[in-house]
Amino acid sequence: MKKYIPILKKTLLFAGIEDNEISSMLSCLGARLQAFKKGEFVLRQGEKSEDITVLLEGKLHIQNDDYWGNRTILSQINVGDMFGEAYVGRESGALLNDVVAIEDSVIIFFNVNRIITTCSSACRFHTMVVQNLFFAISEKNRNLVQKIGHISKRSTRDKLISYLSAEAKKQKSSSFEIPFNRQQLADFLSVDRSAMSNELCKMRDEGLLQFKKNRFTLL
Amino acid sequence: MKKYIPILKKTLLFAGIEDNEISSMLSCLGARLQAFKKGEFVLRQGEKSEDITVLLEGKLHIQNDDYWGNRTILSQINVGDMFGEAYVGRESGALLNDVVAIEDSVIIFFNVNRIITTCSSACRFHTMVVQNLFFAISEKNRNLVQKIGHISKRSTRDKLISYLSAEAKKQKSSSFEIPFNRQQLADFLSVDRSAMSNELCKMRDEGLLQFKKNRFTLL
DNA sequence: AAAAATCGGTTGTTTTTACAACAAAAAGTG
DNA sequence: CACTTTTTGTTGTAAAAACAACCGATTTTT
Repeated sequence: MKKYIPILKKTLLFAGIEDNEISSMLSCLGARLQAFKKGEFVLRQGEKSEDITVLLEGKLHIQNDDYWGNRTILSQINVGDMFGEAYVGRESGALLNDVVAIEDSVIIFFNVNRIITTCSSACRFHTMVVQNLFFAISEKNRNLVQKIGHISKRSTRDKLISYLSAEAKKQKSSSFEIPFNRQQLADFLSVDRSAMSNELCKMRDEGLLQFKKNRFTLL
Repeated sequence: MKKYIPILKKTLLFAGIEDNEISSMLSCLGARLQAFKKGEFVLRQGEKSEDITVLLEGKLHIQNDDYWGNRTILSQINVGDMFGEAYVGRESGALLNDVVAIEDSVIIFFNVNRIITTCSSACRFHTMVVQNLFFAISEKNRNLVQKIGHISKRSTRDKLISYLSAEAKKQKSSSFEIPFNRQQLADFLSVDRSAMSNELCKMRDEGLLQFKKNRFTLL
């Protein structure tokens, strides 16, 4: 388990916690390692989970099959990413999605209750982990709400306006760089790339904004 | 403050906690009441917040103005709803949205750190509040991800398929009732109602599903 | 440096959606 | 029960998006 401490240290869950502290907390938190072969299911739709996990090696997909069997990939989990926080809950019914290893993977599992029930003894940093967990989820939540705000706009133009406005606010400047290329932005806003590109250029021609590569300036 | 205990008792935050326990916890959690007149800002875009809050009276809107001044209402907060969990964070920049009272309102504020740092003394139920908070956010998160899965589908038909499939899974039956009427469903999926209605009927005529009012059956 | 791959923009066509307006059915009200 | 309001389905039209195909520029690979 020791060899994974550098990875854990970089995760949101263990941010600000020293190597030796992490090491001693792993048992306190009841951590368990598990390896999965490529193609194996980590979690299956219909199961229940009480674990928060961090991916230590490999790559996972969170995917969903609809009633008629069409598959959608909801997100990709990379090394260092935390996942499962959204799946636990007091009486959260069963999982609605599958989690599948798309490469040989190693995952560390933490029981939720062990995390949020701070042990009375030792574990000076346990409270910090609770905070980290909380803030991580809080941030995810914030990003999700923000994203819904963008993609629930009816037209491509309004989606762009919503996204770019938010980015300007976040970066506190009307000129800013976005972390996406065109295709990624289109995927993020769930629109067609060429249509989006087209709309961006129209907006530029109308004098709403300027852009060069991924630097945008709102006017 | 006493008169609000029945409301607090029904919130997700204090679920399963007795009246007298809540009462004693309020001071432990550093609760503060504040009244807002209709039209007043509860939180302003650009500010920071360290509070988790519950609305005790009135009604709030979480709204957002874009760079060119167009306003969007992201959500409505009703009595008993918790909000603000998504706005706190270790270094979460400033708020990106405004929170405005659209009726005379009363809000109770809890400092996040007071909640998640369980006090060493007394407060037997403090841990339960931490769990409640955690599970509440977790569930919100889950619902948000699910919703994004639906509305990120390109066509109205695919949005419907995604939503109805998820509902069937959740209710573990291919026949189920949805908690929306047509207009609400259209708003939820952010599509036009009449277009959606049209699409639903096409799907019915193609033998994909049946429906009567808000009971749907997938075939 | 040449070749290959990626990226961003453009255009024309087809499909889909939004919108508006109306009719029918259902639910609520006096 | 008659009347009003709300909800749902239907249709035609105008607008917008998806799609496909292509080109030039830039970046990466060999």
